[in-house]
Amino acid sequence: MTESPRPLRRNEIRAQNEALILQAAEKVFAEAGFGGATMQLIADVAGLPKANLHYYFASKEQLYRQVVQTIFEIWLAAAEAMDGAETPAEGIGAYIEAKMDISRRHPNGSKVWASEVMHGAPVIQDYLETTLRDWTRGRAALIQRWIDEGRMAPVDPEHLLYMLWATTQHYADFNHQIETLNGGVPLDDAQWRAATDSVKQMILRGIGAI
Amino acid sequence: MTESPRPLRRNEIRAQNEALILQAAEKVFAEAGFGGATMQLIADVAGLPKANLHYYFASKEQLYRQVVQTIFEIWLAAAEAMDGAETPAEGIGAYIEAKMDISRRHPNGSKVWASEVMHGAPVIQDYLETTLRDWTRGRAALIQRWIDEGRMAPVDPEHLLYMLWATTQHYADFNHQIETLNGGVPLDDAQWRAATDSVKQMILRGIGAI
DNA sequence: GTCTATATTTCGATAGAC
DNA sequence: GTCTATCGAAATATAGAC
Repeated sequence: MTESPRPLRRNEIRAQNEALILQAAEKVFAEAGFGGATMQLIADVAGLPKANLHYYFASKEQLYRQVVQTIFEIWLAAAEAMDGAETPAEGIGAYIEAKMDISRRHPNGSKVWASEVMHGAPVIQDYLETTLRDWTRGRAALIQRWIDEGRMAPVDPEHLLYMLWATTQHYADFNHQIETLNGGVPLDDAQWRAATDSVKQMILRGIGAI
Repeated sequence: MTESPRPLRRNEIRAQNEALILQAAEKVFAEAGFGGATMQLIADVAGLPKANLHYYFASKEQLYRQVVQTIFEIWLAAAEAMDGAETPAEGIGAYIEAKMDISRRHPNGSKVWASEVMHGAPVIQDYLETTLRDWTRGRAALIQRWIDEGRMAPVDPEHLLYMLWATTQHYADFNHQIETLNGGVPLDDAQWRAATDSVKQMILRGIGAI
């Protein structure tokens, strides 16, 4: 039952500890914000001495940057659900499914991202101006193509994207509020299914895709 | 042109300084978060010595609490736009208009609220459990009545409310991201009008109200 | 690579003269 | 009611033994 006690290589130790620290950092940054988070608390959550954090990450800010980058890449990967779809109902529906699933599985990452953007994106402004801008233009063009082909109503593609981001990420960023309104307990499997279906139905009908 | 130099009464001085401090605090809390904000910075923005803040507000937390309370009351007042409406298109449309207008005029308050909820609502949990819960139940019942009367599609009222909050507040909380995607400049009057119309159109069509 | 001890800075809050 | 000076606590980061 116990792990094989083979001594880990240097690289393995590093990878393992970095992952441990990043996971703890995501949680603490999400719950306390960058300013409210302390290296001591992250160290406690990770179960390591505080000095070890500075051994693996030069500064609090660098550790934070890694956390923000992670959720961003997860979202980018999810966007591929939109590509290669025949119809808007299929493509946007799959994108909503993917984003809602991420909101459930990675609420902390979403919160860290939201906090970062709300504070003016001091750390990831370059991502907004390059990767995100390119991504947005590409998907807006895809949506515009669907509109031109008469497959959906003539909505503003950019505002549709904002609605998709806002609605899906709300279930992560405001999960505490939703939980409170749900009687103090998190949404269960059936409620997440219902939430996802509600969002899909309202948005897809709202853009004339169904 | 200069102000009449009549000496202010004690109460007037207090009211004036409290307002000044609250305005500065809203800005600083929004931009830096609770943990990242410092009394020194709030004092600088307000143009007062730091000690004066502690003269008017016993602690940083109490000052913060006032800021959160303010935006919450503004939103509650806006919700009256929904009441007394004959049709869902009218009521929900007016609510969207009001919420979008608040997002434009009070982005900082919205951000402070979002940050507070994201961190588990340590300061305003009681509001969530009392006022917000009652408010939500009341409006959900109103929406359900519209559904029962056949005036709109049978959507889940709660998820519709989440969509309304998420979408409208996104234009405040993520205004920096939107500005970046808008070429680095804030939305102008026409763009805000277009955004509001887009949101109204997509949501109202999505719930079968138009 | 790990961890204790500590240097250094900065914060919230207050004392006390005016 | 205002403001300078400062206290005590807590933070980031590092030094250095192991």
